[in-house]
Amino acid sequence: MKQWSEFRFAETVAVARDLLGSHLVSETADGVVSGKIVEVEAYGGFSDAGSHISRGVTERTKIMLDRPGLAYVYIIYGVHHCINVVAHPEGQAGAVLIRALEPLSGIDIMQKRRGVQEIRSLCSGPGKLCRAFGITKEHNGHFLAEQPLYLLQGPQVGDEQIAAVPRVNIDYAGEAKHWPWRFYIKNNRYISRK
DNA sequence: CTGGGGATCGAG
DNA sequence: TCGATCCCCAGG
Repeated sequence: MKQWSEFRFAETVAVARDLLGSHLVSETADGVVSGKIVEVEAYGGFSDAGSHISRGVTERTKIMLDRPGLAYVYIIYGVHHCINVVAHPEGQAGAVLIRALEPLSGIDIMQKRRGVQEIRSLCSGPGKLCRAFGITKEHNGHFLAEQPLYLLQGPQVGDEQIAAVPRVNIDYAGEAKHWPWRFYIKNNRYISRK
């Protein structure tokens, strides 16, 4: 399997769809874990009220304007980490939140980190997968083509296999709340709840 | 300095 | 349904 090929300027929504089926790999002292991306959400620039950067460019959000392929990692609710892949057309802002993975290798390591056995619940949510993969703010700004955390191009997932629905937990986002920017692979049992 | 709020999770 | 838990960031 080869390196993810879209570390270039492209529409955030298009990258979100293309990321489905690709693999995320994390190498740490504990060993190597990997999984297939089965659920994502696209977050745009200033016109997307659901996007962090729509509130303004700050120390935290400025990375959404930076190089495509960088990791945008932040802590949510003071408890969990979330990881995004920076993706946007040139001169714009945007990122794709990785929401769920189908565990592929290093299952035992993930089970240990998560404290649960059931494979289905190891990476079925943005906070869960970061925990399972050992992803922390140390990875913020890391280029996702390089070790120890990187993407690999998977087989293309056809449009007929992709579901597009509104994003989760952005009730404050007004009109944008309804945009169908959450994408997941239909009939895949490893997506997050709802 | 202060305090309100959040792209979540899991227990009850 | 709710609490955990803390960092970000705007406002004073």
